[in-house]
Amino acid sequence: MTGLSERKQRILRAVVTDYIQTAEPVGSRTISRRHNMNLSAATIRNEMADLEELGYLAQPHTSAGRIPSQRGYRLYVDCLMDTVEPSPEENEYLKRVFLQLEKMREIDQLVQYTVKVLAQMTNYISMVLGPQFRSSVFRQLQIIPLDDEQALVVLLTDNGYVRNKAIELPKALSREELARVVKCLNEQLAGQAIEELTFSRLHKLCTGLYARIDLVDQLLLLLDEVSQENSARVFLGGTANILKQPEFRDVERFGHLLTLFEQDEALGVLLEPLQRGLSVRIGTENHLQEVSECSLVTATYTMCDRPLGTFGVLGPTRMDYGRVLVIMQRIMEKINTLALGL
Amino acid sequence: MTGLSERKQRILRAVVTDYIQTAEPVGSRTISRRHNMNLSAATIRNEMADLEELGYLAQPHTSAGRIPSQRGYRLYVDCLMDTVEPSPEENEYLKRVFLQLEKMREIDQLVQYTVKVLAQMTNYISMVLGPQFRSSVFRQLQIIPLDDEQALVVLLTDNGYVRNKAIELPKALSREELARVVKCLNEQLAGQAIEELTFSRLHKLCTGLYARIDLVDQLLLLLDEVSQENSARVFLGGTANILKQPEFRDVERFGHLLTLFEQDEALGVLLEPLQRGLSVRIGTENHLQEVSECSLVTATYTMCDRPLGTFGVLGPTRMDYGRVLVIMQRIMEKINTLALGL
DNA sequence: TATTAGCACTCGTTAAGGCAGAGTGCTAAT
DNA sequence: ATTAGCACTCTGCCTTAACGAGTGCTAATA
Repeated sequence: MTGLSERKQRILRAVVTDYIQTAEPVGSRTISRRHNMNLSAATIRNEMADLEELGYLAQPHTSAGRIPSQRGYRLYVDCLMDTVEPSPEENEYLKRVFLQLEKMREIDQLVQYTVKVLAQMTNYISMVLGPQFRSSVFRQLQIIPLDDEQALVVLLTDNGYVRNKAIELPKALSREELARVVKCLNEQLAGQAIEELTFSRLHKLCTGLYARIDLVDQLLLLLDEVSQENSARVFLGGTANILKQPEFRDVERFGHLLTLFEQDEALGVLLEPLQRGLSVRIGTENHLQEVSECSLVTATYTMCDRPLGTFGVLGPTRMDYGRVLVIMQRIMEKINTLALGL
Repeated sequence: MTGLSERKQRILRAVVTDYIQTAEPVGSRTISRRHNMNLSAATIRNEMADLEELGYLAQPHTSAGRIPSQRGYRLYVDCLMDTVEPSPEENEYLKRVFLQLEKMREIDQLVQYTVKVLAQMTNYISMVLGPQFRSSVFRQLQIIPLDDEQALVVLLTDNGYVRNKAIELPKALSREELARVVKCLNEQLAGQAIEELTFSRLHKLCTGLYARIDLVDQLLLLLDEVSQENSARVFLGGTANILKQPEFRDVERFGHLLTLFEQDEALGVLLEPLQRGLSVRIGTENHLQEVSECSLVTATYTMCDRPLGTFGVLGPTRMDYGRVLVIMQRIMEKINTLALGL
């Protein structure tokens, strides 16, 4: 499976867990003492030299201890890591969180609460990608007249996302006509994927409405605009947490991260899930310069088994993977059982 | 006016402008060279010693130059500062910004764009307090049925803010009844200040609706909830900018700021305007530990002459007040002339 | 043959000392 | 009232030295 002897695996695991805890390069002596493996420091030294040659460990400089390489972390996450349980306090906290979550009626509320909880529990940076308009299905559209000239369009999708937009009303438009247009649009569009509502496609659907072409065109343009929108709605929490990590004492590196955090599109790409459920991306696996020294654990959340979005926890590659994974697992499972009001 | 001799004023101004530019304590020699005031370093030294005694300057340590004290900045901002014009490039940029602003149809869009622009132009942190629900006036309420059990309430205020909320519908409720309730509420509440919509007060207003008390109660609770809400909607931009400032090279201090930025309520209080128009709060004038080394320039923005919210620029006390003030002035004036769609 | 003790060597960290530069306050001269 | 001159102070930076942690290699051991 791993191609490594049992002993090498045990040593690699020891290095990784120690380094995760201390953030200091770990030496052979430390391992032979702390983890009672009945081997002398010298033996461990030899094994560590091998592990370095194999690319699982690295040495910041001669005569320092070893730190895990990206490849080392990867092996650790995939094969070596013990699955952990949340601590009693964490379980207590989770219980309270679940109670709160059950009370939530709206997706935005839920997402924002989750961001906060994740940041607090993990002590890393949490990020949530909210439900995206693009990947949802048209449900209903309503127009609320404000005065003779303007109206508010309310657009609802099946995943509980609501979008408001102001439009101008054509001068001579009776309430009845307006209602007729809305009704027709609702009938035509029900169940359509938002993503596919391009202007030209919409136009074909609405042949029956040429009488009110002025209004319809505005609405269709709005829908088109919305369907094109790829502004990822990303929420962040706990950005200050990462300053506690020694690897981010360096102002430079942190600055790059902060700049990244203001670019919603980039964050959207970063969080784009590869698969359903949990996944761990380590260092350069994220394909983003700014987080090449970070790891990102993501989890997808669903509603009624339809994928809605992703949440993620971002920390240094020296992140406590076991703890983060189990916490996210629990929260994801809980959220997936919820059926929100909308 | 200031109680200082003309010469002292000139010297104080020189110290402040120099320090703003260089972030280094400025010495007597520098001043007598750079600002040609035909005085020897020794004379200036004497004056500076006086200014220190008067509390306008401070010395980080013996044998260092002087830096302005909070009181020094205050005098500078109030009396000594030259009013500056935006540079040609800034004017160019502003022109483009104004064009963008004129296209905006929704307040949220406008607010978010302004945050970005302010951060970019000033190179400090920008923060905008969006229109607050509390301080607006009820305009209209609509209910959009989703299915037999649920509906979406859309609440509109006069300042263009829209709020959606899901509610549960009582089982046996015809469309006509629903429409009647909505109509009645709209009539009763039109023009009421949101802030004053307490539950008990609402109840008295709606005596005509006891027939559908179940539904009405839900709506009233919603309104009540909304009116209580003081979650300031704060938008931030340019947080990474401040890392460029030498006074925030210290990770500790920056961490405190970041933590503050995650507390929306605190930010809301911070931005709470003292008066219409521009104002400058220096250091501890902000009454917030975390920003006791920062200055905050705020400007209120209005629509149709009604105050909507505040925007602010936060930087070190060593901020370029003149430049920030003129930029905010221009942007504020522009926004105040806009009449958004809604 | 695998393991281990011993040892020389490397490198980063820390503390101490010394020097240069900037700036001050004071005094005496203008 | 202003200024030149001078002694003094403090910081920042550089150098040096000592220390400690850790390694790789070699030779001894089970």
